[in-house]
Amino acid sequence: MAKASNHDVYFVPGLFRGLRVLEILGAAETPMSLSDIARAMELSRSSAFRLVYTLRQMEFIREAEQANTFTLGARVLNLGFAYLNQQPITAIARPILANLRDETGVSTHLSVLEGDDVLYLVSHQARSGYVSNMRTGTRTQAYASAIGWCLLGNLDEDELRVFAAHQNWHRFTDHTPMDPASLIARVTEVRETGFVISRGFREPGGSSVAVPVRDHSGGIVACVNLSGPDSGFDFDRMESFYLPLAQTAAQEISRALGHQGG
Amino acid sequence: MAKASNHDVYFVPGLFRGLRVLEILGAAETPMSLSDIARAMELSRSSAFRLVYTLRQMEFIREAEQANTFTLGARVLNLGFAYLNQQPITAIARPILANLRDETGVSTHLSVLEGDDVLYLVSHQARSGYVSNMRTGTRTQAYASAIGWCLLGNLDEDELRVFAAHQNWHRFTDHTPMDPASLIARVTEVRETGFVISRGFREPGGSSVAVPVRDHSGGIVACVNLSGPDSGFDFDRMESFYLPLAQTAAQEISRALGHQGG
DNA sequence: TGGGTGTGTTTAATATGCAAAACATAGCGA
DNA sequence: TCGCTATGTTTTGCATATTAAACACACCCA
Repeated sequence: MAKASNHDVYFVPGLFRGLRVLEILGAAETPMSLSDIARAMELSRSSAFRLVYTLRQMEFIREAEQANTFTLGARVLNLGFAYLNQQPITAIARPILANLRDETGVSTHLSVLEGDDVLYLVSHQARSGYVSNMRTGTRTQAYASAIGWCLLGNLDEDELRVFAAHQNWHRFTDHTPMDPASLIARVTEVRETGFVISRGFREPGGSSVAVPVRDHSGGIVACVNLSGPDSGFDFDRMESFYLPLAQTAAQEISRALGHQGG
Repeated sequence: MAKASNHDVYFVPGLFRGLRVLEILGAAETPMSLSDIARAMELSRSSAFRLVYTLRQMEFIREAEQANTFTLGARVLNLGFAYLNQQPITAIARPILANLRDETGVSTHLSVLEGDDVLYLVSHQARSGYVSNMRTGTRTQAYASAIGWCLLGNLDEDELRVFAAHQNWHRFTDHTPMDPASLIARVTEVRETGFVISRGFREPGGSSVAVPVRDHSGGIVACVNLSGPDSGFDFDRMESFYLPLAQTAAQEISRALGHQGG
């Protein structure tokens, strides 16, 4: 992340640093002390003290069991849920995906493209067996998954080239594209077929079916997907059973967003 | 909410107000303009301008479709879900149940459904008298106790039928259900009332009050219960004293898990 | 016992964030 | 067309937030 310029006349450093405290606490695996926070932010203890003092008073952070250490407080959740609830697509998709989960027995998700990432907005876990690690609020690199390719289908040729040009390629599986050309090829392919069935594209042993959701303008605004371990899917029925159900759900959401036809 | 004192030496006003901007935008139903925000916060436009400027630069808020209006940005989601992922239910529940134990004088427990069993995660023994045999890590068959019926309320109709179909029925007390139909009846009843008060259901002479805990998805993820020997409870006050306290504790835990409302 | 290091907290000089007021622009109705 | 009002933006003197440094306390090891 680009460091905020101190010369920026309109910048409020107290706010900037306070939010960074929250993010650092969010990324931390264990509660942090005041000094931990100061070190992590390369800030004087006295300044960190004031930030922590303010955040604690607002209940955005709270003391952990161990004295003088802090974790995020429940109040940050309200912000997250407020965001989710403001995305009208989540309200529309939630019951449809719950139903899709019950029909198929595997986990269902709705995701959107947010910057370079796939952001999961709605997530219904399979009732039994495998529990996916893609919870609501999770982010994953768009270039590396079938869901990402599906969502990237919304970019036009130029945008896609720009996107592809600045990725940090990392091989997750043998299917991970490792250069712009192969990513573009994948996206193009998905755009034409209108769905992806993946088997271990993002994680070995994990499979998924992904279908785009379109709004009134016809653009791809989200992606419905089924996911689970290979063992949770019946591969012979991928196209005959899982795919049509996912398509029906995606169409239902699309229609609710004003998508015509289809 | 108490207004932050301006005389408070350690307070960082910029942070306080910036977070309030986020909360106001979170509570708003439509995007807000700079002036809207300034009005809502009773703040000068110039100050609101600087806050909005900073938040936008950090991508905690973003411009809505309509120019010069703002909504929450996706980055707030990271905070909310970082909180959820790092708050194990046990850490949240422990102090709350310790307090509940002190208020009621009887043993308090938090349990989850694990396979076909009730698994006790947190356990606070009554300070005096009877000591329950339900320690942390203990398992009991879910079908046979009030706590189990409470937790089974999370299963849907089909799942519950499947569950009920493969139990090895064993009569612990006269109250133990001995066939699928009576188990399903019990679970349905508890789901509707929202609590169970049991007297010797699992063990003769042992009583309990059980209340479900729900997470952000609304599902039942755990169960708070009070338990003790009949001699430890004042039966006339089960509904008037013990139950409300247990419900308050369960609500507190639920809220910390992101359960909205209620 | 005593020095060393770490912690959270307080202070006070100064660097800086703040808001009133001025500015620029846009929209609207008469 | 002209005023009137509301908007986002910029400026600037003043009030105040900030941080280096000092403080108090706890802990550890020699």
